[in-house]
Amino acid sequence: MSRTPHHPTREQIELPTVLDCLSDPIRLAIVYQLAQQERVSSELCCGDFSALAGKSNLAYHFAKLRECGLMQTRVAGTNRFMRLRREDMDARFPGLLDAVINSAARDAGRLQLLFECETVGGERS
Amino acid sequence: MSRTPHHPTREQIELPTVLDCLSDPIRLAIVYQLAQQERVSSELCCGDFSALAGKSNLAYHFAKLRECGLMQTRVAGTNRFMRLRREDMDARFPGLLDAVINSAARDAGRLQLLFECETVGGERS
DNA sequence: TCCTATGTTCAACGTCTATTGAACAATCGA
DNA sequence: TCGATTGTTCAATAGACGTTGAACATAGGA
Repeated sequence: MSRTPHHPTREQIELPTVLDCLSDPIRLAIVYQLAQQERVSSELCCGDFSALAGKSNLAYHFAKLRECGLMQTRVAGTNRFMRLRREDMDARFPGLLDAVINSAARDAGRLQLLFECETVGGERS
Repeated sequence: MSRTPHHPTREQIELPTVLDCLSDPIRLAIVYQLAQQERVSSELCCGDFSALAGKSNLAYHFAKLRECGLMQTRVAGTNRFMRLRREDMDARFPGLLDAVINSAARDAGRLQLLFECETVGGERS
């Protein structure tokens, strides 16, 4: 659990892989929440997404999101904080991430993107 | 082969389904070519994509693209002409289609989007 | 009318994907 | 040091996906 997981370089990021990653409802919700945190210059760790799926299932989706280049993981103690690779995404696919996130926000009702209750308190240690 | 295939209404179009459709390289190439034709106010029929895959495989991908709401099929004789549902896409997911197409154009080298030779001649009957 | 061209539908197949629970590794606090 | 917490890895499963070829349906031309 100590080594920093593998991330692709900016140039290795592929469009079909990214779109495939975003096409899963759970991963879309993760990306959406990370985008919200990004606006507050904050980070989220794995446990913050426990409302979306089980632990091992989440780890699976996190790995997918890392491998496709959408997000980055920073190890800190037993926690792993994650954030979007915003600059890399905007450089490779200008406007794509914002279009997806805005579209998701408009459809927040049908997509299960919401677990606001867990992030407003700011119970980060 | 006569009945017009099913298309979802604008409101029935779902973001994850659209992203999933765009994540397949063959479907991405189809959408890219349709976007190029759109600029010339022209249409393409199934056979124009024969460089991408076999007939039945293409029919499978066309069905996916129709069912997710990305494109529309118009039956004319033995041909079926298709075009992007641009207005519906822009209404539901503003900027998304353009971001994807522009990103695909930038990566035209790694994605196999190109079969220019078949469309420049304008051998439409 | 018959033959051809255009696409779709069907069945079959191998592969990939998402999900689950159990086991494991690493860190923090008492 | 010991137990609790956090998150990953592994094996197994069920289902979905992409691909293929054969069969089918429809329309156009000789």
